[in-house]
Order: sequence, then C-alpha cells, then structure tokens
Amino acid sequence: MPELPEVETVRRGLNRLVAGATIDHVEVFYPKMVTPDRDEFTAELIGRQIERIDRRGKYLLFRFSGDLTMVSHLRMEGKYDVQAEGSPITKHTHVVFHLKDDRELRYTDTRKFGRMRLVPTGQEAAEMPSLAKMGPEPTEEALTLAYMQTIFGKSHKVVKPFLLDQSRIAGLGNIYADEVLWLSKINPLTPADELTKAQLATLRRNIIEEMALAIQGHGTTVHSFSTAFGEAGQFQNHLHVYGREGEPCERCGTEIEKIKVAQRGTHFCPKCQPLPAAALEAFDRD
DNA sequence: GAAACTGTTTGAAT
DNA sequence: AATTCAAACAGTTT
Repeated sequence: MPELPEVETVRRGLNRLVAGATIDHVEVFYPKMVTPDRDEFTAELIGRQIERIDRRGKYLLFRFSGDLTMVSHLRMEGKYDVQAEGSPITKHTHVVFHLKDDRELRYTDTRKFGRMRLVPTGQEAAEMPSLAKMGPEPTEEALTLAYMQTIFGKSHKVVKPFLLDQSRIAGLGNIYADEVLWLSKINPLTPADELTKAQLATLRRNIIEEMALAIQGHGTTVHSFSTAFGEAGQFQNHLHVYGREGEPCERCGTEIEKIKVAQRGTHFCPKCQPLPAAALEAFDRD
C-alpha cells in the first residue's frame, strides 16, 4: 500500500491521535507479525507511554518511554486506526494496543505482510540492516544533485527499479516512481548511468516536489489506503500516468502504455518518454 | 473458475 | 558486488 507520502500521512495522524497515550496491554493475534516473540513483545509494552511517532523512509518509528522504539512497516496493506475500547475487531486486525484512556490503537493488514519490531531507541540501524542501508530522504537538503550523480553513474540498472531501491533513495514506490519519470520525461527502461546531468537535476527536482505535494494531499488512495482518521487520501486526483493506461497523455495526447519492468507494472508515455538511442541499441541486441 | 493483478521487502540464487 | 526472482498472503480483476 503505502509509499513515503502515505506513511508520513499516517505518522502525522497518529501523532495527533495517540502521542502522549499510555499502553495498558497489547494483544497479538498473528504472532509472525512481531519481533521479539509474542510473549516478550506484549510484556515489554505494558505501561509504556507513546511519546511520539517518527518516520524513516517507509518505516514508522513509535517512540516509547524507557528508550524503546517500535519499528513498524506497513508493506502493502497495513493500516493503523484508533477506536473506542471494545468496538468489534475485524477479520484482518492482527495487533491491538489497548490504551489506558479507553481507546485502542489497532493494526489491520489483509495480506499480513506488515511487520513490527521492538528495538532499544538508538539501536534501530544496528538491529535492522534495511534501516542501516537506507538512502537519503527525498528532500532538498538530504538528496543532493552530487549524490544523485554519484549513485546513478555507478549503476547499469534501469531507472525504474533503481528508483524503487530504498538503499539509494528512501521512500519512492511503484506509483511515485512512474509519476516522477513521466514528470521528468525519462523512459523507465533507461539505464541509470545513461541519464545526463540535466536529466538528473530534473528528476531530483520532481522527486522532491512530488513527495511534498503528495504529503500535502494526504497521500494517494488507489486500492485501500486510509489515513489514521480512516479517510482516503486525495493525491490520486493528481496522478498523470499510474493507472491511466489507454488514456491520452496530458502533455501530448498519445495513449499511456503499461508494461512490466522488473516484475512491476510500469506506466509511461511512449512519445514524451522515449528511450535514448544508446539504450535502444542495447535493447535490440538482446 | 483459473490465472493474473495489486501501493513492499527479503533472502536465496546467479 | 550487483541483480534477479520467488515468496510471504489475501482479495480483486480478467
């Protein structure tokens, strides 16, 4: 489900709803979802206060009193919501954090891909390789053009899966990768090391701006994303290519195509986003 | 009804 | 070392 703007939207909602609340007890209905094991996970959280919720890439970091952090990843379908104590749980609710104020914070996830893990605050990277290797946040300060030139120049990987690699840049997923490539007029099959400096500058600008705009729009709801308040995001109304196969390109009227790139559905305009000649030759030889 | 999709990550294999 | 592919799971679409 969620890419960086959706996770950030959830983070902001949770900070308003549950920061300051104290855990009474926790129920885990799907033990595979938590680390350490269910008994230790539930025992560790009793009586802790939720101080605030941070974010790194697509990970939520729940900061508890006593220097304990819960690292939570929503993967494809994970959702948090807050309900009054005792309201009936649904079929796909897997973890319930009962709060002392007679509310409960619930985690629901139809596909059960999401994971949550307790680590001492400050030890997140030491215990989780994916956090240790995470690339810079897609912001003006963290994602510099010099860094972009360095990492793109070193890889022959095609740009679409390159953008999905969280160790290079944090936060982009399948929707926003397609969107920023369309905005930048770059073909998703272009090898990373064939992008010019000018293209990298354009791509960088669009990544930073698109993430900020999508956060302003409270994320994109195409399947089931909802905010911590149970509301849909709004940014799906601003998508240019994702889910628009067969529709005319907003810039040139050409039909948007959908292809598979590295096993992921990939949407682009064949006219606005042509493959560079060099890449085309390499493609023909295959 | 079967097969192929779906916003992600990982671990194993190459 | 860098990349690719299947697997984790359940629901929806073709």
